Amino acid sequence: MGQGQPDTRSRIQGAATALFRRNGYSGTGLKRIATEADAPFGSIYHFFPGGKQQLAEETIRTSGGEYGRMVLALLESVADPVESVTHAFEAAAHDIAANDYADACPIATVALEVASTNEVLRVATADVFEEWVGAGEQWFGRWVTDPNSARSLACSMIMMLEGAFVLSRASRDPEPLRVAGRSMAELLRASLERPVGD
Amino acid sequence: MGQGQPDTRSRIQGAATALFRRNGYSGTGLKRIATEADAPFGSIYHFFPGGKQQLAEETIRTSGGEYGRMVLALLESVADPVESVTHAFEAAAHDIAANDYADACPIATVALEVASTNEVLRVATADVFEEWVGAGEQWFGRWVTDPNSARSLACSMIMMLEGAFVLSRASRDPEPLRVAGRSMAELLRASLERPVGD
DNA sequence: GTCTATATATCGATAGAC
DNA sequence: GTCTATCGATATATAGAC
Repeated sequence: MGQGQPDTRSRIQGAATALFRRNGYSGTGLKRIATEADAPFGSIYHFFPGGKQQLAEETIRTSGGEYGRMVLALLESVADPVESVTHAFEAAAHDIAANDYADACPIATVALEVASTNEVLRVATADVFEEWVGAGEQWFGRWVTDPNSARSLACSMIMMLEGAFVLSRASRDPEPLRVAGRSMAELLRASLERPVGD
Repeated sequence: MGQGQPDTRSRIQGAATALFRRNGYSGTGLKRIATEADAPFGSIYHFFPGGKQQLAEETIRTSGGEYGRMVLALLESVADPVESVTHAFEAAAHDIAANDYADACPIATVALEVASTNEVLRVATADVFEEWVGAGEQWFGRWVTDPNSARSLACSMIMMLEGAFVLSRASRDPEPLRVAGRSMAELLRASLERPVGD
């Protein structure tokens, strides 16, 4: 099954991922997902008997995992850590302008929507964020010996990225992502110059 | 009219602000707003003939302005800038835990929801963010002489705050806000020690 | 200005023919 | 496993009595 059109279940997942990412959870209807996936409406409940919530939980965990691996691969593509961080934010700035400020973080919009209203989906988003922070902590740990500093840098990088996505999408301007990249590079530089926290 | 219960229009605005903040734009129905405001449904269209969009635009601009002034007042309540930033994020960490991770940024959820779907509301959120960055730029400008640095610090502080809100709400943990505060304090310290960018 | 009733559309979800 | 018809609930929005 490696070559042809993806199967129905995959197309539904893909359409749901794209729509939740751009329009959020409440803003995305199952009918629209079926249409974009070119699948009959009933197939959604055939493959996802838990309905909208099950579909959303799967897309959060799947697309969250993929996005985390993509960012990590981007970071690992440059040897010097400070240059790597700068390059990653620069790539994000370029990408968000190229996709017309539509496709940024795959789960942030849903995360804010469901934080106070849907415990199952809230936990799914929290798990993804924790996965990202853990991966970033390991990556920074290659250069920053203090474990607390490595985790703080990872957490800050993800927060800076999420905040920059909010401002960039709202203003239709890649500049916030560039500012975020310079700030993160400076934070990392400071950590490298001062190995143990003062 | 300074003493008694707020008038109907104000109650509708207040209920809309709280609901949009917690549950987002698509997740909030006008019926629910009328109920929480203890106002008849028809009054919404009496005071906001433009319907849901007009009501949302007013709440974005009004609550966005108030929130910005609140944060600025918080920053100005402490003389030393580094201590002030630390104190502000610490206050945010305390507040978000106290309100059960429901009330964070009044416009971020809506901003992400409407960025690709509603141009009127997108512009409203962009205007508010720009207002915040401008105010922060002026505040940082009291200690950081380079204008570019002052604006970068302001933009970074808002991005860090927004990103920390996403992670704190999702994980129901105030720690991301504390990490954000320490990182921002460090960024500011670096700017103060090195007055002109390298 | 206040409030109710209703119109029209769409929501998530289900049933059942094929 | 595919697809359509439809359910009941809810959405935004409007009309009109009071």
